[in-house]
Amino acid sequence: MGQALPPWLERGLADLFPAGESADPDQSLAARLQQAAGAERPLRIKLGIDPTGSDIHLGHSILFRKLRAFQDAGHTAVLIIGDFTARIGDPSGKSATRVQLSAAEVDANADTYLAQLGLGQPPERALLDFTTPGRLEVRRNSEWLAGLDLPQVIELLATSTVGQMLAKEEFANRYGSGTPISLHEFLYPLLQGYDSVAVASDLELGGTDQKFNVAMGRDLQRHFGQRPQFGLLLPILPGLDGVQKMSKSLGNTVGLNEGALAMYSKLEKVPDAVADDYLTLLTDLDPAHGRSNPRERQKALALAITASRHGLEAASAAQADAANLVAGEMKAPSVPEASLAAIPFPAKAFHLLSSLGLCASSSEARRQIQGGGVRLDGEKLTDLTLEFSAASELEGKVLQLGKKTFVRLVP
RNA sequence: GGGUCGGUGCCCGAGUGGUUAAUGGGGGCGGACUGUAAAUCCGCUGGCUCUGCCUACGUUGGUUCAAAUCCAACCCGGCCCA
Repeated sequence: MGQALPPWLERGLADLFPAGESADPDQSLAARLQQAAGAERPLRIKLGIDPTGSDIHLGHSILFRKLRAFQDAGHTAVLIIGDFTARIGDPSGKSATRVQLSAAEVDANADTYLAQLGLGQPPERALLDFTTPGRLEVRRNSEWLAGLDLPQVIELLATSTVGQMLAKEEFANRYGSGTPISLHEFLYPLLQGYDSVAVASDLELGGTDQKFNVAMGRDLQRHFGQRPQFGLLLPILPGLDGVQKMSKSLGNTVGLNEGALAMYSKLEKVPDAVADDYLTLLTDLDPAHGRSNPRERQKALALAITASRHGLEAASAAQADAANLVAGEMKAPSVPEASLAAIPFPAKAFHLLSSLGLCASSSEARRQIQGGGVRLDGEKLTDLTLEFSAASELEGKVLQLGKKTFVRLVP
């Protein structure tokens, strides 16, 4: 008897397995949910993150949104900080062996992750529910992985074959193309799977690229005599380029830490083709919202996403500022200020640009000037040898690089 | 362990002794255009308060007037054999 899944759960789903329609709570998630409700035992929803970088971006946040939805439905989120596995590196989606991180780096990253997820922030801005008792468990997988001894590691390795490992798309591609695969990388899916055993997970969330690893969790749970978890996979969010997945290394991300203006102005430009995905996965709006007017649609989704992070007021202000910036106005109140205090005068114009951090190097700054990309109070700078003799010449003026970068010069 | 091929700028990839930061592509950044964007076209793409001076072709040393290009050792990787 196929009970329906609740809409909050189905929204944006890419894959769910097993996807049985029966009344068997091991095969049908709907049945499992019902059983849990009857027994008043919340399900344990596992989500693992590897603290390999310092910033969480919107691509990650779709998983946290779903995890939050489970929390709000009364279930227990088990957030696993992969402090141990991060040091191996997840081969998923990687075309090369990942650099191994030090324990200290991993710790620092883990802390910033939790902060970005809303630890210590007002609950309405927090991505996860950190406050309601029983709704969140944060675990580090070094708790159980760091203490494994060799016989245990061998037991894990013995559950899988080289053929099975090579069935994983990423491994297969790398093997086929002659890209090196280190043996320790085979350990990664096993350890992630063992995490499921360690926390007795009922359901694991992940991106579609996690299918192999989530399935491995089921195998290992079965091996250790546990009830296998469900796997619930969400799509990989396309990045701002609309083609490749959102990934920091591709530079097509929006970070959760970004300011309202930066966030809004990136999002209002997402390609029309991915607007559906963004609306479905990152907002609570109807995905059909504003479909007749693509431009309005972009603005609506940019506003909604920015507001979920910064509040509606800040998001609206960002929207107004963004409009001003594009119109070539630089009167927007949120133009950041840059102090001239540290600049030794006399200063050449290009030196100013690099010292203020607008350009990565003074050579780049000269090129930008040559290319006509630099304006002072709206007036294009063209003279490479232009030199300012004192800070007072510049105070209060607005320095502009390209269309998007503005800085107001202050003493 | 043996054999063999290879390691070039953000990435891919030319270049095998002699102007030149080093062809080309991708990406990125600027300019024009546009409903933002994309596409297209144009310019730039090692650093330096720069008409010049530095640093660069896995690492270290060597040969040479001169090396990314030759030699040696070492490190890393692919393939074949064991």
